Amino acid sequence: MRTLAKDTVSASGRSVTVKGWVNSRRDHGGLIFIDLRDHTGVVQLAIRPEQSEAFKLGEGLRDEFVISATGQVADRGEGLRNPNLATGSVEIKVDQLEILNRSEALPIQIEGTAQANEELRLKYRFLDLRRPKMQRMLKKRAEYYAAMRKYVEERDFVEVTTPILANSSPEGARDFLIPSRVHPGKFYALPQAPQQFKQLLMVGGVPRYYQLAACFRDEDPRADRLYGEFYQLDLEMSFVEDGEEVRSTMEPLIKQLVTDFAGKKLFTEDIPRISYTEAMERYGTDKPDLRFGIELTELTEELKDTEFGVFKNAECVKAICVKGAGELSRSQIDKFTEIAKSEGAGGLAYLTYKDGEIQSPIAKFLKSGELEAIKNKLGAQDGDIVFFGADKRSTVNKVLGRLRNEFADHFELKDPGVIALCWIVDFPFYELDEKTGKLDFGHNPFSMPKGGLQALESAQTDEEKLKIVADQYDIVLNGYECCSGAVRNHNPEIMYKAFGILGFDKEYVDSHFGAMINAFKYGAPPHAGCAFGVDRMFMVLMDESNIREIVAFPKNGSGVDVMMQAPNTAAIEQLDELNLHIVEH
RNA sequence: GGGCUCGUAGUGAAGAGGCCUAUCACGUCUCCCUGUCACGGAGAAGAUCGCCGGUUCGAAUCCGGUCGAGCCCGCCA
Repeated sequence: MRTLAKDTVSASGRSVTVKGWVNSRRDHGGLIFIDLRDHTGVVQLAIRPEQSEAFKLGEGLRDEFVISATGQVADRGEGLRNPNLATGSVEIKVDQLEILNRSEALPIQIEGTAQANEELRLKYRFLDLRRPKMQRMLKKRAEYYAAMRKYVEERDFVEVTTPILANSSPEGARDFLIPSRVHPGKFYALPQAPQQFKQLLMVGGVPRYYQLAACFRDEDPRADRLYGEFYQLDLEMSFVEDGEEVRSTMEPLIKQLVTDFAGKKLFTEDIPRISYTEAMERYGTDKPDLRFGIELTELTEELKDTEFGVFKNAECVKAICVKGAGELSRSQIDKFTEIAKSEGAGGLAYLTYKDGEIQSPIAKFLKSGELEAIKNKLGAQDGDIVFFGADKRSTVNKVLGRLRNEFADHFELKDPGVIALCWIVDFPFYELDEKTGKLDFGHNPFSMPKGGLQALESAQTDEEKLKIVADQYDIVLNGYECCSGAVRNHNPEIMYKAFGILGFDKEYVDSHFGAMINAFKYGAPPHAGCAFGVDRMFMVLMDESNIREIVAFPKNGSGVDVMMQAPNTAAIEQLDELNLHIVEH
């Protein structure tokens, strides 16, 4: 097939047939120009009255008509070339024209300056996808998939597809359930991830597995999280007992995607490994954006004897110093205060450093020695503002971590040409559920606690148990979690013990994870792996802030496909066959 | 489930109690135009201002509700 941008210029002098969409029509009365568009670009057709049939058809052309045109590719001649167009040195002098299909007036403009809102773009996604930007995205995404496949296949990973009709996962997100026709009253579930299958592949003797796997979770979406379904580059390696082996295996791929594929700079060539605890303390989050500083600074000790009640009564006091924030207006600070409150803060205390003095509603409550300690520890200078968090440690980290990001946005500290990578490692194996006050698994029950059985057995108090870490790791790109993995627990004894600490007995484990625990009893090799959220990572690489921009047919924020009108009601016959009936509430 | 923001011709925006008989740009339609390239020129059509109710002499504008969208919290092995 002849493409417009690629093949037309080189065909100068010859007669060609081109096909595409009418991008725009300029009718001069006695001469008609058509910009014909395909996925490669645009070329100009010139239609003259001498070709009376073609001219007559040309007068009736409208935007987005699909046409076929035959004619000679000719140099445009001096003064008529368009340097803004890749094919601007030539045009096609049309002899024959055929309308392959017509188009109604468009509900959204494809080439316009104003872009329709997202709801309409999704409803008319087939038109939206004709936009050059979307065409480039689809093409680039295919290259992205190909690069990942090439990388893992060169390293002897074997692609295996795992079932889509699977079982409900007792842990984790809400499942999509599929009623079984053959087994009335029973359900399949769409897999939230191929987690158990890939571990069973390890037991099954597959040395290295990978899959670009569809994953399904019925949880509310976000700007960086699709509703319902998404893809993972899922992989697992047997005979691996140290997560570092997985990290170092995959790290070159990520670097290569950042530099060669996305054309961005790495913030640091060496990718730091930061423990979960350190990340929470320094950045207030387990997915820090490292392109900028503004680290959280501990002040609890310095302020332990303060008379300022808010600080005095708090479990933890920390602060961030924002350079140049002195120029913030009162209403802007109020906005950040609202954000702090939305994360659970009671308010937002701050000290403004200006003209060698401190201006602040709270300065009068603090002793000069305390003010001095704050200034020194944060390195505050004229023009800066120090913002405080004083509360439970988890709340302080959450609030200041969020503000850190908000200030970086406000002061444009996030360089779009740079990607900062880090591995967050050593996630807590257990964590405290703040609502129930009980211990629960930190991330998932499949990870190996560092120290194995002995670590579990020697931990007596909750405090000790909370100190157990899993060999579990995330990779973070510019503040987005893009990959998560772990060394798995392949030992039934340790598995029972890990659940036992939470009060779940052997029967519970057997009934909920029967297939896996059973398999582990027959010579399971140690194994470890990870899964990349490929949609989200592509979004970050493409410098988009909304994940729906890089997906062909995403659902909207309510989980609705506004183009296909899914979900939808089912015919009564279908429901009968599935032994379902709908109960109105 | 909760919070914040938004909803005005086909599209994107303006209008923030009376100046609104709702403005502009793009698009659409008709006519003119042989070198444009976001062609140009002349003209036209197109909006119960998301929906329901209230306040007011008077509501696109204020208030309440409702529906829908976006972002965030909850949730996300």
